[in-house]
Amino acid sequence: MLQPAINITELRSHCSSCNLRELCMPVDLSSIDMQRINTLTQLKRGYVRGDYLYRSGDPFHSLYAIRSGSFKTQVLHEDGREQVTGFQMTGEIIGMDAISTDVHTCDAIAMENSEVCALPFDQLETMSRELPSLQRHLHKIMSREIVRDQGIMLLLGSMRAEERLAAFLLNFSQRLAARGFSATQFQLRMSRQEIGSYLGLKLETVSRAFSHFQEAGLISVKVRSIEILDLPRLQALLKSST
Amino acid sequence: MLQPAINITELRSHCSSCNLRELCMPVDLSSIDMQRINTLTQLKRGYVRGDYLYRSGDPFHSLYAIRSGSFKTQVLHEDGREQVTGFQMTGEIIGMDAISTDVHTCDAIAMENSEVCALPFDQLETMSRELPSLQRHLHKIMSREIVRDQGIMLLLGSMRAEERLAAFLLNFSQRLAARGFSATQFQLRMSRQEIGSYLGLKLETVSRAFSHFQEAGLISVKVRSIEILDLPRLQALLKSST
DNA sequence: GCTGAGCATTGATATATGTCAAAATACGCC
DNA sequence: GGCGTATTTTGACATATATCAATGCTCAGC
Repeated sequence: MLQPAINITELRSHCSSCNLRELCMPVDLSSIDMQRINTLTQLKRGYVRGDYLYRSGDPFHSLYAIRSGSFKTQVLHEDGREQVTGFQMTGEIIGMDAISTDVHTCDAIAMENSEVCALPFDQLETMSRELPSLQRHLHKIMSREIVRDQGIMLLLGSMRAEERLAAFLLNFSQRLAARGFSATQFQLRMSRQEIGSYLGLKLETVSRAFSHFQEAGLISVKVRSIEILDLPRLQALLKSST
Repeated sequence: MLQPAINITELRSHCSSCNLRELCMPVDLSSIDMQRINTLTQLKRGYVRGDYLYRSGDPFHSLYAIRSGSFKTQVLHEDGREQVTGFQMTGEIIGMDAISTDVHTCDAIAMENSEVCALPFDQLETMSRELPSLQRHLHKIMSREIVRDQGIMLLLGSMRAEERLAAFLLNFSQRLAARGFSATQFQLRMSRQEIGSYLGLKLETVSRAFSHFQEAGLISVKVRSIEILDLPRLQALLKSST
């Protein structure tokens, strides 16, 4: 659990052939530019559940594009309290918190067997000076993270427990759908405890909210297997503050 | 209240002579580079309390450096709930949420008479392709915003009411001190309601927490005039989760 | 197929914060 | 400088969520 990444492998796959390309890289690059970007992402690493991708305090070198699997990020308080700040899945890019001070300010931990592309940030900066569309893409990714965080602030600051869980489920569903998976049937990779930490709730409250949604016919819950039965009503839960 | 900026003035002051330069611009520019940056920030605008700098939904053109005064940013929920996401002061840069979609995703409202420099974002991108230190600075500013947001998520997700208020006061104090103002005596520009929205609390809870801090001898409160009397104990409130 | 160690669920109760209401105070405007 | 409105404070009470505790489920490992 406290060990760093165990199986380090340097794979030969490239962005140009990566099926996630449209998720993490700009789409309008010429093939010559694409080849240059390939040189950026040659370093790939594998992680198993519980491995740290980076820890708070680690020096910053790279952003990481998640190629497969998923991670959680968490910030730690001095007194030991921790808060999950996000669950990241395939195609998402993490590590941007560290640009500010050249030191990571949160932990990133694999939720399952996962693989990432390390994107050395100084190379990313150099290259984005020459490729405006890469530059623009990088800015958009960082901005998207800011917008995402604002959404979570809204959730934590002004929603009740069941609204928070509904928002969480809908967000998850939508991101899975964007990756070609079912929007209505999925497996959660995280515990009630982790969901609670992310949503600012205790695990029992999360569990009760799941049970209540099930009783109301909104979803079917079998521990970590979720099926959304009534998407419109789940969405309505968010829009009306009843 | 619903009117846009009223007094639009084009001032002739430049970054090179701006006393906030070290807050919003990189420090290691040559005088030639500095002249180029001057061309970027010629447009300045004045706002009075209640003016919108931008609104959610507005098209994105510029980031804004706050030259004097202060602003609040807030996000709106479909059902009308709103949440203050930050109070920005002199030297801080806002509007980065809009880069992602070219549309602003929150409102920015002047808290007092204020002046901003508009930084047209396409020019900022062009110029940062040629000036690595400007590029790096821009990235750091965006990353800093991400880190700030994570801190608020921690606050909203895992702190109790009085811890939140202590964190708010200490953050305010520190930012004022960084600008050469007193760290222990200051005027709040925002209502209890706005503080509550920012901290995920009701205004009555904020008011009670203020009163309680005063009874405990931590601070002296006279409505919006605050004096911090016992900084160490206020800080201790945050570190121990008692 | 059994066993044990986490997880998850559920119930009873406690508590922090929200809600509603009234009084006090501050502040802008004429 | 006084009036009216908005803001703040304070109190009594309501309630959502936390806490504590017990039971049940699941799944990995033998």
